[in-house]
Amino acid sequence: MTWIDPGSWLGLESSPYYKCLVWRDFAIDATYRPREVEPRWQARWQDAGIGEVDLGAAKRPYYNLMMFPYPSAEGLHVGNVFAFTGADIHGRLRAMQGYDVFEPIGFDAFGIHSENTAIKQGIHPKALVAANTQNFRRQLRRMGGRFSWSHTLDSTDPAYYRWTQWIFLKLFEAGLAYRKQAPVNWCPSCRTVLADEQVISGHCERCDSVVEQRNLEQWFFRITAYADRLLDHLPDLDWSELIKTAQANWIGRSTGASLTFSLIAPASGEIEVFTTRPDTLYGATFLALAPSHPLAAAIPTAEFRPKVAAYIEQAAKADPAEIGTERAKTGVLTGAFARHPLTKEALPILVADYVLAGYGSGAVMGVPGHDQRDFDFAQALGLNIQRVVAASADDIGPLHEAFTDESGVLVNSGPYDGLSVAAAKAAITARAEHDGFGAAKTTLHLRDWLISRQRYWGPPIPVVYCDACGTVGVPEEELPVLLPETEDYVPQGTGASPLASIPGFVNTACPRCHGPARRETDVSDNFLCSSWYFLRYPSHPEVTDRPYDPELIDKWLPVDSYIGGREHAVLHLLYTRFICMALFDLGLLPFEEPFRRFRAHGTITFQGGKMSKSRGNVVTPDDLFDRYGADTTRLYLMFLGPYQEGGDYSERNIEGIWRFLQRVHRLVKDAKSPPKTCASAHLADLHRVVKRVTEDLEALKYNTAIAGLMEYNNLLRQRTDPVSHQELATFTLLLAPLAPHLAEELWQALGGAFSVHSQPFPSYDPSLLIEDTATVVVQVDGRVRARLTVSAGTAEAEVRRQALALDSVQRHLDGAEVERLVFVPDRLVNIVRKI
RNA sequence: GCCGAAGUGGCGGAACGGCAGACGCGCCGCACUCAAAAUGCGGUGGGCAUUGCCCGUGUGGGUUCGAAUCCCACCUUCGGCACCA
Repeated sequence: MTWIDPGSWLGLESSPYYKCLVWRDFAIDATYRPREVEPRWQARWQDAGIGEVDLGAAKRPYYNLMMFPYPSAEGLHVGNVFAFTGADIHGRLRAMQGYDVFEPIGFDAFGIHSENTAIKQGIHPKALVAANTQNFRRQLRRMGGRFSWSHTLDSTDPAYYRWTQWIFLKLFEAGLAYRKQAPVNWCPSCRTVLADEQVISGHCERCDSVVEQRNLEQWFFRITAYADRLLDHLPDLDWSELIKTAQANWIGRSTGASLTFSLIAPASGEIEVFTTRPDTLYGATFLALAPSHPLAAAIPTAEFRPKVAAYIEQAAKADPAEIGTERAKTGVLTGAFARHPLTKEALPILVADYVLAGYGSGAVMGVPGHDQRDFDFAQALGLNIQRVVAASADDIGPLHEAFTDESGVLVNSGPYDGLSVAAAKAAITARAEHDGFGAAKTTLHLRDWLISRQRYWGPPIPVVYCDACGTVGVPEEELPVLLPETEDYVPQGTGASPLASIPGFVNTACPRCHGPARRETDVSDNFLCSSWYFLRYPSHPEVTDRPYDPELIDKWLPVDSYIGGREHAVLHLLYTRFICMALFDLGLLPFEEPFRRFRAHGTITFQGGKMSKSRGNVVTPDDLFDRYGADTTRLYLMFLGPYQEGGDYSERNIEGIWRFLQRVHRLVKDAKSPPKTCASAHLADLHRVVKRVTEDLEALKYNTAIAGLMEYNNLLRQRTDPVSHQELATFTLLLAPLAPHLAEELWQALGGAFSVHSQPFPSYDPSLLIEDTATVVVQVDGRVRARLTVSAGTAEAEVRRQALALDSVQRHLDGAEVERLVFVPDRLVNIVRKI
């Protein structure tokens, strides 16, 4: 029996376990049998509470979050395993680095997706969710995640959605939740309205049906009030750039001016337009109104009225599939005119469906010279095209397309001729303000978040309508408003939720006057459930009288690391930021931004396409777990490509990982009475792999971390010197975050105390990485011609002497003189010939 | 159209101003075996060839002693947004 030295250089001196490491006869299976090993360690970890953390007592809290999964009927697919494994590796690394890692998981089980599946299968969503959740738990355990199982959440639990409703109430009380009649997106298949963010190119995010526009009264959250903050914080967030860009584009803040045009008699009134190019005001040759603009039907002269009415009617029932796509420009004259505020010219007013009702004021000033849409429209209808910006003052030729370059100068613009575009924007806006026909204005692409859904499977919106008192929030102490049990949960398409046909639910007493009242029957958007779940995790399930415990919030939040899919860039990730800002403003949270760091993982495709049930190409991990075990599956998915880029799933490479893990197993199994410590000749190799793996794991470069371990394994296997216990132990520790089960098995075989996952992660000594010899590449005119082995730090003069003495160098020098010599110490000399 | 990411062997990918193709898959050869599988060892970008040489990182230019890497233009693929004035 041999005691192992603490090995201070490995950073293990602080470990209470390392000192106990003893050499002993191996207790390890002759062959690598993950199917036996993995369940054994999973059970042991659970018994020992590996993954659980004392949230109150933790000294170095580290909140490692992964996205709240929806427990689908198909079960976990390899895309989920890919996502969670990457996050789990990060959590395991941080835990070994001495952090108290909190890595919760839960189930986002409300929502249209669950409900649609339930309807299709004829199973009540509650029963379906219970079965799916069980299956997910089983699969997540099999995956070997380091989850804090004691804090698992289910968003359909009344103890959870009670607080989802509470958040709605808080926003309602603050005036951030309001009800209005508006044109909204209606999915005819899901029979509910959808938020703008849930409409993908005119199609329903969940079922891909073409979305229609309906004018309905709905609940909204005033997210637009937070647009500036949501946008302005972005540069400072440590988030994947692509997510930040997507959010900035979605918020779509654009600055310009609001300008007012007076109508010319016999019409009367004003038309307000928004433009980002007030500098082109002199180029305005017409005004165009959206078909649903209030004045569109009101101003046409008798002569034009029938045509306009027909156009408006046709626009209203336009093919829904074409909504949101670019079409040939059409429009009709109204016969009415507006006065240009500066030139006083009469501008014709038209109705055109390329003008969007929902953006700006629903009307535009047509500047065909400098806006391509206006140009196309003007050409189609034979309207005047006027140039007011040019590359230079004498560039005044006819336009064949809109000139949109903003680096030009103003022409044909009266007193503003010669000004730059930027200067003219300011000058004309100032003029508009001075003369009273306009002002600087900012508009947004972002709309308020439509929160109500005419569905069954969600948290009822906690509001009551009373004839005497109006719209009244359900008092906090009466929450939750329980989702009633019913078998009639299929939406009828009437525009009302299935809850509306349950009299016992609808009819209630007004909380204020106790008179008869009706409940709101819509439920809230599923994204509200997932906008705050990470606030609840630390407090669940002990805290029952509040959504979350302020002390735990202070200690554990904001989230240290959040890893998830990029598809939520403008959905979950934007909504959540908004909810946190609103709660912050209400004094209910001590921070505005919930996630310190967010990294978007890549997408796993299959045969080049998205993995989806409708394509019938969902790959479940159970088969891989059965055949190869969780560790092989984890490594295989991580080895597919860079974690933040994803890759195409194909089982081609899995055998390589399987063989690698078997070789690792064999390396430890076959070690016979190894020396305690690493021979000095091999220390640099050992420290190099520690450095490489550490850096790659930190950077989520799991594919190259695995490659580094493979290389080191090959090195050890092929070495003729015996492999020391220290090298085997270090290798095992480096492997632990990636292949937790095998690492535990090997660690035990090496005599380590349970658990490998409680050990400090190895550190390295940079001074040991310095080699005493260096290979210097010798180039002639930039081409490699030879290599020199020199002692490290050899001076330029000596390297030059040796290099020039080489036959191959002389041959390529071919008698020419040396013009210059580039020298990079210990790496390269480049001899440049004089020609 | 706009925004973003990416184009490297037969394949997944590595290197991200300094030896292109790490690592793995596949393939070829060898060993072990009666044989096969498994395992181990060796080879594997293309071309020419006797040491060696030439070509090669989507295309075309540029910067540099030196470019897969930086800059400009273009092409292609994937993802997101899309008549947002």
